[in-house]
Amino acid sequence: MAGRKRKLQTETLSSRLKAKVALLGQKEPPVAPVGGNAAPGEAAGDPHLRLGQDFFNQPCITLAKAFLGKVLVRRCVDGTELRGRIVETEAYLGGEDKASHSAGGKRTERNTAMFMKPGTIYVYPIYGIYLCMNVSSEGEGAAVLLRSLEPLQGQPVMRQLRAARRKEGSPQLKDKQLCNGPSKLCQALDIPRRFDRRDLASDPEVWLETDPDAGPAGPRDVVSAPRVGIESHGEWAKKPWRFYLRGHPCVSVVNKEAEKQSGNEMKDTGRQNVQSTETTPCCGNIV
DNA sequence: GTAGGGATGGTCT
DNA sequence: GACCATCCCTACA
Repeated sequence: MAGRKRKLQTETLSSRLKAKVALLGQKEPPVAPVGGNAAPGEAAGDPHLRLGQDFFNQPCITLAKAFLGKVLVRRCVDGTELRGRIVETEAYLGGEDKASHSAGGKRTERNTAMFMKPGTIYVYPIYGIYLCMNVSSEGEGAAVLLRSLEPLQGQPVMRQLRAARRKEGSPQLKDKQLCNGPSKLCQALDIPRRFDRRDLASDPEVWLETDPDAGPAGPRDVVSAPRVGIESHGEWAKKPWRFYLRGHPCVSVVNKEAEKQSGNEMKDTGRQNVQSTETTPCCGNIV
């Protein structure tokens, strides 16, 4: 019964995905002009804002924290730019980190990007139907998973992209629901599998910028919590290597226990992750 | 608003 | 053949 229901959903889903492909090639709702068109051989985006190779070349945990507050930009085929501020990341160190795809130095066709130069995008499929986006850092096999964004620009397009995988007639997604999860942000920004192994420092379709409007996030604004979805990895699942902006409504999973301890020195937080609901907004434009 | 169940197919052993 | 860094829907409080 449930299988039949799912099949029906999948069928409508595939036709909606086709609509999504068409959508990306067509005229999209107007968005504020930002950045500029890159000349051939020149990195896209505003050179004053775009983060280069130096930024990515830092230790995994440091980079995971440094990502918070930075802006991920996706330029579509028609020049439309989608922007989202990074509010949640996870560090996967590789090597001895048993929860990492590159644990034990294991290198496969899938995770090759994790061993490439810092700033290389690692996109992989999960649970058959979703994608997750990582960025490699300094260190052999180390990478940072991007978990959540705060939508800043192009929300109507993001909403359409996300709706392509949802049941028809579902209530419209609020802004804060567009990118509050690793696979959701890939859908909302149309990050496809082909972006795997691309260089975030030089790619013309996707890059990272500093946010000139954002103040620096101090240590007390950042919560360190255990990573999500890796319970089977024992002790490694408890490492507080998930980082998010305290009180931000776009965080996918809030951990109240970790929030109490962050700032005091986090120890063992146990399993206190809860699905994000309504938290105190720290920015005014999230509906 | 929250909790629980179930789907999905690529990747790895 | 089993696992999985997720998501969505439904039922219930």
